[in-house]
Amino acid sequence: MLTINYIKENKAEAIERLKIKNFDAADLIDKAIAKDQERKENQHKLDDILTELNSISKEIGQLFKSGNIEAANAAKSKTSSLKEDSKALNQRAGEIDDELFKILVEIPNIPHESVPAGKSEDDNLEIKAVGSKPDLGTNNLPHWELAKKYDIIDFELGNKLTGAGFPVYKGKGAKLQRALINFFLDEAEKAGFNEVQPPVLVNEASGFGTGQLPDKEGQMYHCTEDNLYLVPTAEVPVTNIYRDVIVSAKDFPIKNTAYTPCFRREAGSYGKDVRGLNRLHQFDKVEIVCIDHPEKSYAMLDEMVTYVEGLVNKLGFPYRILRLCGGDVSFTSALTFDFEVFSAAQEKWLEVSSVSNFESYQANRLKLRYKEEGEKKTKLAHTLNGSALALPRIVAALLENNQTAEGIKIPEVLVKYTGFDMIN
RNA sequence: GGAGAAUUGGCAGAGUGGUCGAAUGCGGCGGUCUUGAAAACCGUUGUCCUUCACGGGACCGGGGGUUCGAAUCCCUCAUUCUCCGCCA
Repeated sequence: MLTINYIKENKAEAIERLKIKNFDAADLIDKAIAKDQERKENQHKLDDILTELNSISKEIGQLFKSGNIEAANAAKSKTSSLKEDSKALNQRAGEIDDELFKILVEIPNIPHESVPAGKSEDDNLEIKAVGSKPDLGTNNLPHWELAKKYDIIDFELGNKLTGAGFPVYKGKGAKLQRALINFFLDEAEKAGFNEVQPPVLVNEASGFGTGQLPDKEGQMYHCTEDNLYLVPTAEVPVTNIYRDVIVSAKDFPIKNTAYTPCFRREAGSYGKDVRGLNRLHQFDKVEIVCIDHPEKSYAMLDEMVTYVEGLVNKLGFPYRILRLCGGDVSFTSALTFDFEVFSAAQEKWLEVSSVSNFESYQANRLKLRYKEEGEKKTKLAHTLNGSALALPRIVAALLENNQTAEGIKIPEVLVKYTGFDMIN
């Protein structure tokens, strides 16, 4: 969420720039500023009463010590109304904090100045397109049929074991998953990312820290017995490592990577979008998560985009990079680049990565701060993350684009991980 | 799952109802001394809210309570350790 100080100091600018996200913030911003004013006034009153209470208490202590019981008891009687007032003001302070928080979390992140205007994904700006769409001839098959033909991914079996959206990878299909995960992790390590293996269940505080809670509660699987959530992305546990942490500026950049399975309820999805591997409830992903100095975060974003581009290139897919428009960039992001690969049999662009700079929006909620060498004041750090990469759509494109009469060709870079160069 | 003990500043560790935001040691930072370093000595060393400032307020695992007053007493939750049980 945005900080109240930013909102107060940049009210007009905030309202103006949020229009790019097709969001009218004027009303919420006024409410937030008024609420903050109320907070201050309440706090002042409370502090005054506490000051008085504290000094009376000290007095009473002195009086008891010097044996002046009568005077002490007289002083006691003065405190009861003060106590009542402080209790009421204290309770009100809690309420006001909650109310202010509720307002602030409804205001999206300010988009970066390079975010183009637009209503929907149709208005995203293609900034780069590389490679040509393969010509598969007439007998090509979509990936779900290839998966069946070579018996490498079993959707029906997943239906039996769990339900729709939980496929079973078999034989060379399973090995391909493992190969991709290892390939992505090895590449990330080479690029200077530190590998972590976080839990895939997180508590409420973590869901809160990265903003999945409370608004996106319905998108996560919830274990009610223990009140834990299955992670929708490694972003959640890996970013929360730094919740309530003050890092030293000299430790920037902080670059982590993690493989986790990801779990998404995808409530409301339907139809051809979810066919085959296009959208699953459980899927594998390697994520990169960075924390950097505010002045360096956009250079880091470029570095991450370049890194992801390298991955897609090595796998040999035709791809394009989109700069998301105001209507498509997420609530919490300031600037996002999407990577799409062309899946030739479906004749569809599939999103395989989304790389974003959240600036201090997540950090504010996480209380993730940094301290400049020799300085006393803490400031909010910037957080960034990106998929590098999500497996299912990579597999979909790989199967479709690399199909031949003899079988499916494994990209060169993966062969040492799979141990075979053809699925047949 | 059962029984017991614990949780204090970057770390170690005092403090069991009243100038305790917290002794002391280590570590960190600054200084004196030194050609330089070490040692020694001196100073400094948490976070947040508020104020132009002086100052005021909150925080001793989280939350709640008792009291004029809580790190200290009570309740509750979490975590850690020890013993027993179960177990990949």
